[in-house]
Amino acid sequence: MNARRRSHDRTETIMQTALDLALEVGYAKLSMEAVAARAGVGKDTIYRRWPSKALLFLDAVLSSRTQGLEHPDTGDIVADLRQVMTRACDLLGRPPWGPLYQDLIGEAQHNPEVAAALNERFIQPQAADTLARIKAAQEQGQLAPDFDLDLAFELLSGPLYFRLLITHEPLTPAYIDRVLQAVFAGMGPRPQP
Amino acid sequence: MNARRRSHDRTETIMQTALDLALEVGYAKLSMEAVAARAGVGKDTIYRRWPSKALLFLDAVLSSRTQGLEHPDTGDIVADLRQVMTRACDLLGRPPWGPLYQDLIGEAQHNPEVAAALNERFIQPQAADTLARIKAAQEQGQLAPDFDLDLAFELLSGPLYFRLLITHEPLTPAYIDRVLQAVFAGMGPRPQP
DNA sequence: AGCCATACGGGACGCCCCGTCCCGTTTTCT
DNA sequence: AGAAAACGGGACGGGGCGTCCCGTATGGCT
Repeated sequence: MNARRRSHDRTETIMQTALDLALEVGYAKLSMEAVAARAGVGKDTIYRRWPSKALLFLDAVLSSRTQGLEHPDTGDIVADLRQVMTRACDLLGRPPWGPLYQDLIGEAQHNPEVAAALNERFIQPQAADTLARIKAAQEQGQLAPDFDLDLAFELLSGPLYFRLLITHEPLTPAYIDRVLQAVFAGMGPRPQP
Repeated sequence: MNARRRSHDRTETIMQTALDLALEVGYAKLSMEAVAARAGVGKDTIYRRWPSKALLFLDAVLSSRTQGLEHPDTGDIVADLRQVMTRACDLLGRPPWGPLYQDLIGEAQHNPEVAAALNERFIQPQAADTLARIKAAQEQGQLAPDFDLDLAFELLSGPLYFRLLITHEPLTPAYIDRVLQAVFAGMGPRPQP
């Protein structure tokens, strides 16, 4: 009974220590030895819980509050999306957690287990939530019936991830507004009449 | 005189060997020892040319034909963009070079030198070329005067990179068409009259 | 309360590989 | 032909992942 408690405590301690160290030195220089030492724990105790350094890191980053990113429904679809996108960028797009999220995605590029877990535990739920909110807006008549719902999430997220991962430009509220404006107010051709 | 030639030959050989090995075992398992051995070269000879494994890999991937991605100008902006996007996806979005490009971007997440070089040598030129083509279309009256030119490249590329790096879904011509359709035909709200 | 299984901390170990150094040799330029 | 540079090969230091082992302690079971 209390065993579970103790075990859970140690699991928490290890994840928190890994997160602390990652924030200090980055994922690339994060070592299991250092985590074990600072957590006051044997390496076996870590490897009994996670099969690799990468998956420990994933757990540490994701379980560190990726909550609070659910969409509200105020009736204004653009305002609701802006709020969630802003929160997401504040959380994952800049220090302290931004670099860790970048490293996590970097690791996912050559580690299928990390890629799958990241998708399953964060990306997919987020996409589903966005999709549901947009669908509601469409049913309320705020969007055209032929609005490409499945594409919307990618059109909104893609540019943000592009800046985060490729050009490494800052994710400002102004940029979020430009993306929203483009997707929802249209960038279509308007040949002057 | 012939020294340059010989030196250049060896540089070519090393890059090609690195590329071959990377295609066989992936960047994560690529070792400088293996490159040196297969190329019949001492490790010093490699490190005399590149300061690190990561930058050798970047050179190997980028110099391996990232050409042929310039925009034509047939007068039809959407068709021209579709052609370039299709070629880019065929080249960088699937085997054999897709995984290497993914690894390169992954490495860039925790290696500022790689990130900077990737931007300078590939992303920025590509963006500039796209921007120029779109600007020409605007001046020809195919696009509205207030079309957000700077954003366009990111709106078009972002979703493709999102699929490549995050969800790892295939980059099909159909998807490219959906993105083009959304950006240029507009996804804006059309409350029924 | 006492016992046993399990988890534990700590440390040693094998393995791999990056990047540097060195040496004897070949190649190139003068 | 002779000096200077580049070269191949191999040894080396350093670091870290993941495994193994051992003596200990902690908690569940009777």
